[in-house]
Amino acid sequence: MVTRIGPSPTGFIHLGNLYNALIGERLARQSQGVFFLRIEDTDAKREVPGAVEIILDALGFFGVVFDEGATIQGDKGAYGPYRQRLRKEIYQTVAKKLVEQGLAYPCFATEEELATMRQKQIEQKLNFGYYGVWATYRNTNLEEIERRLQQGQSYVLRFRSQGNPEHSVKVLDGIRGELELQENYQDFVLLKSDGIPTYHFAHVVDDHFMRTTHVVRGEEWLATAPMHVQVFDALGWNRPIYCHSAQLMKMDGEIKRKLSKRKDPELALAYYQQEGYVPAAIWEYLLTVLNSNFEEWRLANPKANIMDFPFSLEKMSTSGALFDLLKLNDISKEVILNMSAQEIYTQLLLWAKNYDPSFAALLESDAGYAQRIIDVGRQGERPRKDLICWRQARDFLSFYYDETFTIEDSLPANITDALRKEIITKYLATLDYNDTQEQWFAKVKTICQDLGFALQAKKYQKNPQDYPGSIVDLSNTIRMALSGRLNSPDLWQISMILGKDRCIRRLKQFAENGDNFASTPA
RNA sequence: GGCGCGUUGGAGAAGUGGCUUAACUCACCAGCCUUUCACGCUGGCAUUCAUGGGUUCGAAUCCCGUACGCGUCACCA
Repeated sequence: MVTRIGPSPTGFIHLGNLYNALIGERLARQSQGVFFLRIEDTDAKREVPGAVEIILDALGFFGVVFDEGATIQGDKGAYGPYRQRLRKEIYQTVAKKLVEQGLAYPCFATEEELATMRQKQIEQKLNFGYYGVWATYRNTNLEEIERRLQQGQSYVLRFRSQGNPEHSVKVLDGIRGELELQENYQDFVLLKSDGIPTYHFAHVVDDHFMRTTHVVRGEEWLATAPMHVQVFDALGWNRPIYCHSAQLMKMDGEIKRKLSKRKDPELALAYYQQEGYVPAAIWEYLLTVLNSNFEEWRLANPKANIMDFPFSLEKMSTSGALFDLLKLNDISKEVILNMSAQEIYTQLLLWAKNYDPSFAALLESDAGYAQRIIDVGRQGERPRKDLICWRQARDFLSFYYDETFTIEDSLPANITDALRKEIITKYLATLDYNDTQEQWFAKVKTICQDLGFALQAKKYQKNPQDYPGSIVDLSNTIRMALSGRLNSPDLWQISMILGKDRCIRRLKQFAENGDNFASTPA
């Protein structure tokens, strides 16, 4: 199979592009075929400088590899050029052939004329468009055409459709099966007045000459597919197999709608780069949406490479799926759990260098320490799954560094200032860094009893008036001192990692200042 | 308005005529585990497959109508 993606250089590339890229990529790889990148830059108005770099950068970040196509250094592959504007002559040659066959003709209608026509059609409740009696230039004779050309009148080249709206055309779709669509009867534009083709024409010409076998695109193209097959047929070319994918949707208040470039900036691929999502997690999530049997496969093959999953068009859904960030997060946790501390460190550092240089500096100042804090609680039978993406990881790990350590939460009301000081004083008195975790916790329990705290949280919950607090309050006081929060990984483990001096400093500091602790200790 | 695609729980979905008293995953809820939070475990969460008819001994699965959602109807892709 030969597949491709054809993004437009608008400076914006989003999840939907990646979604279709993934389909094309899998299809090509699994069949030992070819997957290429074509830049669809036929609309100069929407083009943004540097947009091709943005596309390449984002796709590269997600590990999408092309066999052929546009690259920063220029085109790669024997079927180029892979940028449509560079293919102008090719389109014009084909267009000329269509004109010779009487299947295309110049149209001199101005924008105003077309607007007026549309207005009339609305008033008369007719179908919109350029067809039938409305196709005013369809039968212009040669002399007239020549006269207008000589006057330098601007024109577009239109397809002379032989279609009938009463008829239907069968289109083979790799995802949806055989579709019966209304035949195209519109004389749509092939070449715009600047001689550049519209998508409709460029798609047909390019995918023919670039020997594309499967055209993977969003379902918004379903409605225009009859136009495309008409041109393929007119030219006597083989039609590709269309694969119209269901679109990723989003809830916008009460309504469900497709992802939109303008309204959903958070769905730009750049968003995932900024948040620091692991590319593999995005692929994995997309695959769960694309092929619902993927999750089952993943469960059966937890360590297998994603590329070994047998992707199939038949398993694809035909209705649009809502994008679910919660599920992505869940998958991300799992993916990061399966990475080594070394790998996490490398990717986290790379992210931080781009998005948080000061954090990057901290990570780099002691790579061994960084990897140890990353690995806290990740061993054993029930490893922690704390990390979702690098931005969140940065916040999660911040307390391990004095430079970013802050008191974020507050102690419950039953732990008064006096109690806090007493707890920490007693704790400091017994603290011994040579203890094992068991010895350490036994001491904590002793303090608990000394202070009359409940050893079991439940007892305290049932009869709060009988105790000043429970062991939970006691541990959390220490936890607050060390991590600045009420929630953290195992206390003794973080104590070991933070080291004796730093812990004692933070404990004293917290005993003294409590929640008012504002900045880092010296 | 025309044309087209779609409609199984809060989300993604499995299921294509009897094995379905509708898998599985996420979310949510309850409980267990537990020094916190996570993790993990157990259980709960659609008597019903948008809706009305029809075909059939039997339908989420086949047919027709209706409703709703989405897409499209540019010299944008």
